[in-house]
Amino acid sequence: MPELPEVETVVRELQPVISGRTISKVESYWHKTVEFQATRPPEGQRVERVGRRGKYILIALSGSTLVIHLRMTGQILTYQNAHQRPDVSHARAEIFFSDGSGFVFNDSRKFGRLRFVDDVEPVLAHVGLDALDKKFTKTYFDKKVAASRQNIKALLLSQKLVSGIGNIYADEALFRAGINPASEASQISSVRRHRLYSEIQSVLRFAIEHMGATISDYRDPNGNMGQAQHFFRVYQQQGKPCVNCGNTISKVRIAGRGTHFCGKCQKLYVRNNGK
DNA sequence: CTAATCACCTGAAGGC
DNA sequence: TGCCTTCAGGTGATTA
Repeated sequence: MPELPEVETVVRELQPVISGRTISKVESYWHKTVEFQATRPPEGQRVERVGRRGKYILIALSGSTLVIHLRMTGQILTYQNAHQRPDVSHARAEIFFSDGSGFVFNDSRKFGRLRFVDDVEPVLAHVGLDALDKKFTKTYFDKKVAASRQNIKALLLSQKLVSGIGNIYADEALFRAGINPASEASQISSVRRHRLYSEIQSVLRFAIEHMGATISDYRDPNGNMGQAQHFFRVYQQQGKPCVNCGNTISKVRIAGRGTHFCGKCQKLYVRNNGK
């Protein structure tokens, strides 16, 4: 489910609600969901702040860090007291605070993880710069894209060059930049590389303003849906006319993922073009 | 190094 | 109604 805009929405709503609270108990309802890898037990630790890198939620505690990844269907649902605890069918874990509040981790597919660690660096070692990080510059992106022989869609999804972009926003950014997702990264013109750099950021910012996108499972910590899905131009728009040229939007499989694009206004960059 | 495939899981949707 | 297949906002391991 969640890509950068959805995770950012979760972080923004979680930060003011859980900061300053003290963990009194951690429950795991599925044996793989919670991993205790920190030296000190979480009980008695205070939430200092809530942050994010790519799709990883980082909850800094007084003596360790709780790293949460929602994967496909994970939801963090907060409540103020036991009476308001949400009634969900796939609760996999729960954090209880000493004042009676807490949050349920609901996750039908069981892919999501809550990990308590001493140091976040090993966890994030293979995660590239966040797409909205100031250090993610045009020069950096330009160099990396120009040097890669991967197809651009796979490169954006890898999380190594830049983190936070998933299947939806990869397709949307490539459409807005006019680049066919099957294009080889190094063959893309410098003008369109620059366009892709700015479209990545604007499509992510736009989605954050609309509280992320809900396709089926995504909910924010208050249980609300996102609204960004109403503005998709290619994602799940196969068979419909392109908003630019009227050509029918296609769906194919690239990098193992369903990929949506307009064959007419997204240019394909490949070696030996033509023959 | 890359690319493809599977693995992890459940539920929804479509074909018959 | 029900059975079977395919697909899904992700990523990590394994295999060519």
